[in-house]
Amino acid sequence: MDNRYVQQFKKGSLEMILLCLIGRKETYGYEIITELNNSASVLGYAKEGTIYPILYRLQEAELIKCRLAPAAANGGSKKFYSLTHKGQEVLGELIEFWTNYEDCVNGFIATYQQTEVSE
Amino acid sequence: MDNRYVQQFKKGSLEMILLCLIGRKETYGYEIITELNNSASVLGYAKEGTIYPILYRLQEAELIKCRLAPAAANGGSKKFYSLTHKGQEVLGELIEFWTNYEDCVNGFIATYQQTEVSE
DNA sequence: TAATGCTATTTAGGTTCGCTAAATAGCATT
DNA sequence: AATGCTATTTAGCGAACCTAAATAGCATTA
Repeated sequence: MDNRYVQQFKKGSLEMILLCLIGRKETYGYEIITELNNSASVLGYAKEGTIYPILYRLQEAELIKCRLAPAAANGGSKKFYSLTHKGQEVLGELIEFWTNYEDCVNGFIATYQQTEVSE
Repeated sequence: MDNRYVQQFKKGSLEMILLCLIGRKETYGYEIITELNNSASVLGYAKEGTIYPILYRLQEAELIKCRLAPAAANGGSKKFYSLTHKGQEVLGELIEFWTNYEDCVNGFIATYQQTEVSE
């Protein structure tokens, strides 16, 4: 699978995934990256330059809020993010939209595959 | 739902949808646009400036091929597109990837929603 | 024959997203 | 002091989709 496709498919949904991870539990950029990389076989490896700008964007949009934690035992200081009330609402809408979107795309796929079978 | 999200979600999958439509039956740009607009409630309205460039891109990549039809009874001439052999192969891979991608995204959503319930 | 409306394609320019790549910095271990 | 791990920041790029408008053929109708 050409990596270009993977990149494009992510657009929009990667932001939703970050909101899901932050909504599940308070977390920070580096942890998000390592968690995402558990799904690297599908999503590819998440890089800093991808994730941190999304976090800034989400904070700018007031969907997440930030709490600075002092430097840990081993490593630098972390920025813990959690969902704002607005973030919870938007995430709910995003998930609803995603579900409809998924159904719509699968509809087009099903139509194509029915064609193949009938040939 | 903010229209920005719709736009982003489409990236990648819109190309796959066009391949599905072309794979189902030989078709042309204008017809694709009108068919897509049956799903406008989810995808938004497809515009010329979106669809035609995708068709050129797909042809450039040799995933679809083109047959020029003379001007119809009412209207201008059409360019009928069909899948190449390579296009069929790539579409198959795209559908397989989409399925995995979908599962992956739904996994993140499920994790978030389980969190909500347990609270 | 001029005007309108529908079909059909083309293209210029813009925005946003995710990616590449590298830099910065704190702490622990050796 | 050097290395390795954790953790964040940022500059610049390419690709995808969108906005908006232009172009053109044919049919109908006034």
